[in-house]
Amino acid sequence: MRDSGLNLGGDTIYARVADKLREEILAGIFATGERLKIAEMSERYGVSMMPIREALQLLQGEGLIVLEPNKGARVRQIDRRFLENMYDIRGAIEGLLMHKAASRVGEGELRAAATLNGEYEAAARLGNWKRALDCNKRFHSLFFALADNPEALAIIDRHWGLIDCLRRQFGFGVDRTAEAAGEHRQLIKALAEHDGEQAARIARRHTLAAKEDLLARMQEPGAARKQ
Amino acid sequence: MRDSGLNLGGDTIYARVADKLREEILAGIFATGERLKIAEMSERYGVSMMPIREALQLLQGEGLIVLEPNKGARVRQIDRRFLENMYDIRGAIEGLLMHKAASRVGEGELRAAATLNGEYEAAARLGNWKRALDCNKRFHSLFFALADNPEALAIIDRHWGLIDCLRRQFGFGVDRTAEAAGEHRQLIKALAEHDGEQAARIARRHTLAAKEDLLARMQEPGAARKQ
DNA sequence: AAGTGGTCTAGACCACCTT
DNA sequence: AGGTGGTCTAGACCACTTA
Repeated sequence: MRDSGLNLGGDTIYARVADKLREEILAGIFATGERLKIAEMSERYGVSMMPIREALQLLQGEGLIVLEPNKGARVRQIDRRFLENMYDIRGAIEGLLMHKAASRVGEGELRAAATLNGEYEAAARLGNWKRALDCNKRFHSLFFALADNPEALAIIDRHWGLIDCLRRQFGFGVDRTAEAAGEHRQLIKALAEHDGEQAARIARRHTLAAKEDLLARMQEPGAARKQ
Repeated sequence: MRDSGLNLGGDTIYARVADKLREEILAGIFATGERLKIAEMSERYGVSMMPIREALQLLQGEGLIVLEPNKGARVRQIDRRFLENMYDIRGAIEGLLMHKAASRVGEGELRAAATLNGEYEAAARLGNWKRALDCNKRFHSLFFALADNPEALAIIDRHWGLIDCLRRQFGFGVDRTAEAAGEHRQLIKALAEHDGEQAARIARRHTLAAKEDLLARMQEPGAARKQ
């Protein structure tokens, strides 16, 4: 069994398989609830079965598939409820992180955040989503780092990749990005005042609004994919 | 390579290896930061290397070990900060779940919860920790089920096992259990009034108090294990 | 430059489901 | 009983580290 285009660019084979599979699942190539057969995928990707299994376990951790012992893997249904659950979790964790960040934030971070938020707004206005998503992530990461909770960060990271992938498919409205930038400014203000409760509240609301926006866009008639 | 006492009682080999390893790590058999060598454990448990790897990945999901590609596994340091992080995450997620539960709770759950809380208090007063922990879990699970968010539940479950394990080592003070029962009553009240914000706040505070109690007990001179 | 140890392969084994 | 497909084994391969 020789190479198949999957061999370059990643760290380990199972990580690359996981990346590819995640992309394909979110792109809707597999029907929800569809059984993912290891032998089949082993041939499809040109690797043996063990790396496939490890990739599947990774994706199970992300919530994308369901794995039952001796039964195999099924694609988790990516429906409205699933996305709501993901966003709700993200909101709760972001609230926690921002709460923690409030008591540790300094001038440097606040200034950097303000700059990033400006770049975010500009990129979004120009329709440069890739750059906007990147600025947004860096904005949030600035404060996440302060919370010093790698376990929580791992949860956020897992969900972030998934949601980024969907955002890239559906985009977001310019009005929503303007709104988001405003929420970012509120967040900066609360953090500057070291008001953890308020920062957490804003972060939760911010996530909630993002959730509503994505759901609305996915339900639009011309959406890239039926929910 | 023949059997080694690990063969009976579980579902798959890697699940059994994970159970055993988790127990041993929390019991302090491995030094924190210690490198876990796959070949060594393969011999130790009498199974080949792949199931060991899968068990390690499982434990990584639980936050107990750190796994680096091509570098192997290390035991995560079970120190004060680690526990704080775990409890903080749990608090955030429980807050979310209780918030959701508040809008869906009915008479039946409220009554059942009050009963369970009574049993919890009684068991704790008698020093029957195993039973107390069980009642406590069932109390919380009653409301968690209402939130209808299996992804969040999975996070809670992962952490619960870990914390239960530590609680079993260190116990908790009778005064803390009385306090906890009181917090449970506050929670029931908030839920009965369908006040999601308040329920979330109480849940977060409840988790915070539990965290403080465990940390205090672990720091006592006669604690079962040095932190 | 060799050694250590993590990762991957091929195929055997075995659980579960269908006939 | 036979088939399908998930799980495990033994060992080759290869990345990373020591000297």
